[in-house]
Amino acid sequence: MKNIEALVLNTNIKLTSARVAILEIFAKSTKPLSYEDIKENLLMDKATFYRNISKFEEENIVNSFESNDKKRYFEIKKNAHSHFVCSTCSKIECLSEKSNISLPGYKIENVIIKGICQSCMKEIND
Amino acid sequence: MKNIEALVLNTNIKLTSARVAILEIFAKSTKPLSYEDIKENLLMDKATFYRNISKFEEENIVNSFESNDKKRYFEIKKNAHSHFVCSTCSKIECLSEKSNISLPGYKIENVIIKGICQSCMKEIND
DNA sequence: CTCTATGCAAAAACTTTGCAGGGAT
DNA sequence: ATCCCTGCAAAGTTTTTGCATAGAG
Repeated sequence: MKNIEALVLNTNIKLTSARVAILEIFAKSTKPLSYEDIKENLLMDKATFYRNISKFEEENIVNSFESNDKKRYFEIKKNAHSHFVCSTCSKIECLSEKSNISLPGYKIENVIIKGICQSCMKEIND
Repeated sequence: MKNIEALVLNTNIKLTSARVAILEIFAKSTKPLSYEDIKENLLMDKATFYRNISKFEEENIVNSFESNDKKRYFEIKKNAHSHFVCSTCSKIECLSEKSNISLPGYKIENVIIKGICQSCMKEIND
């Protein structure tokens, strides 16, 4: 709870119970989550979820990206890392290795690598 | 036209006129395109476009990724390159610099870097 | 004749919006 | 009293599917 408060420091976000609930789920998770992933654990309407997660993004405490399953995945911005998205099974993996990409004048927020994951590669080669 | 035929060599793709039309547009383009980008130039129904572009993807001659404008962007697979997607203006830029990411056991098909592009950064700093 | 491709319309999937009611300050 | 948050329902957007027809070999 203390850490949830820390997240919204220096933002225009008022902590309602819906917002705390959302942020707690994401704070606990080790990987990006879609609305579908967590809807069973949320007592709020989907509109409330989407409105709040968008606000979190505007206030720069949450990141999002589209996977190839058409869903949007969200995560709290903490240590910068990359994501691997499997175009076969749609699984998302966080990659701790930092990419050395640097683009002067740009701000890099997220790196998504699309491809075929290890287990799907194995199946293909069998 | 010769190069269009070359694209479907060693695939199960029969060249219909709809397919030639789609491939010609993508062969000419220097950047990924969504259905919306090209629908005015297509004489076919959207179902035909989507069914065919999916077939191209299955046959590995086309790549796709989701931008943050909710649309899917397609391109013909040629020289491997990365894409920068601006989360502010949704513009897509192709980056010639290759990333040095390597993941043993994985197959990397595409790298998408999300962030804020140069021109949007400029506006922010004004 | 058979098999695949196409157009049209409808459906599907995910996300957003309008509006009215509720809570907090 | 005001302002923002929320739920519900409806709408919006992009992509996919069903079905009947058309076309190629």
